Amino acid sequence: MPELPEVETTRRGIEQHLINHTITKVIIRQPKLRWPIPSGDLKNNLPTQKLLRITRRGKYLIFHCRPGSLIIHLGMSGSLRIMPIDSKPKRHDHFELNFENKSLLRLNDPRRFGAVLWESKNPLKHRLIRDLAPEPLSKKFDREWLSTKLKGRNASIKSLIMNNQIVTGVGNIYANESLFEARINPLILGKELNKDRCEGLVKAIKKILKRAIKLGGSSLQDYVNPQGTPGYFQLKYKVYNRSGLPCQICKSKIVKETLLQRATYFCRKCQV
DNA sequence: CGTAGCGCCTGCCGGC
DNA sequence: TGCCGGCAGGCGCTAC
Repeated sequence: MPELPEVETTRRGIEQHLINHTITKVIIRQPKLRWPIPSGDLKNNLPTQKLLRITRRGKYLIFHCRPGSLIIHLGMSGSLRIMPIDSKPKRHDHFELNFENKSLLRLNDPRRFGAVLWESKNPLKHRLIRDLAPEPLSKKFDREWLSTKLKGRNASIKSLIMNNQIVTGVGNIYANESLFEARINPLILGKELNKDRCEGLVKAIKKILKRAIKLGGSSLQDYVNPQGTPGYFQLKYKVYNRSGLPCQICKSKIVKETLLQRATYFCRKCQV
């Protein structure tokens, strides 16, 4: 479910409560996520360790400790919350870390497409992380990078910006929104974008992601509320989930098409 | 190599 | 009301 802005908001929401606190216990209630939770690694390494920092790479959260790093991906429906140590687990609470300061970090993930991993060496060298595109908000993600990656590509531009070796952190919602922002038809082929349009798309992606992160900042308190689900903040979408509604630029109807089994929303007039 | 399609799961919503 | 199909914000893996 969560895309980069939601993951970053989660990171910011939990870090101040956990950094420099000591893990006392690892609890695994349901090890069957996308991959089995490496119970032995976690239980042998994490208790008594201080959590040094929490970083993000793409949609992965990395919890750095001295013996290694815990890596969490939220998949389609995962969320992390801070709760008091005595709060009762609910349905789909699969994994948690307890801390010496009487708080706990709990992973809830109804669909179980998420992942909890362990990496004893450099977490950025983990096989699921090492080949990711540069961070979309960094200088390395620029027109040059995108135009090189799109060269000769016969897939639709939408599927290409959802490929995390080309752009990381952008899922279906922000792919739709970024393409609208850049006025690019999601169905055109990667190789059809010239350098100018690559630059426009890079700028649109950065703008959309930044705006969503900023918006998420106002809902940070949700991540330490013991009740309910995190209620991911919603950007006011311009095309996503708006089929049949008027385009905010030209008033013609937003259309929905299915592209590689993913809902794709766009304006036929404005996006060419 | 690049591309398309599958499948892992649960929950919810609309139609009958 | 209940059942069923379809859909949902991800993504690695496989087949071609």
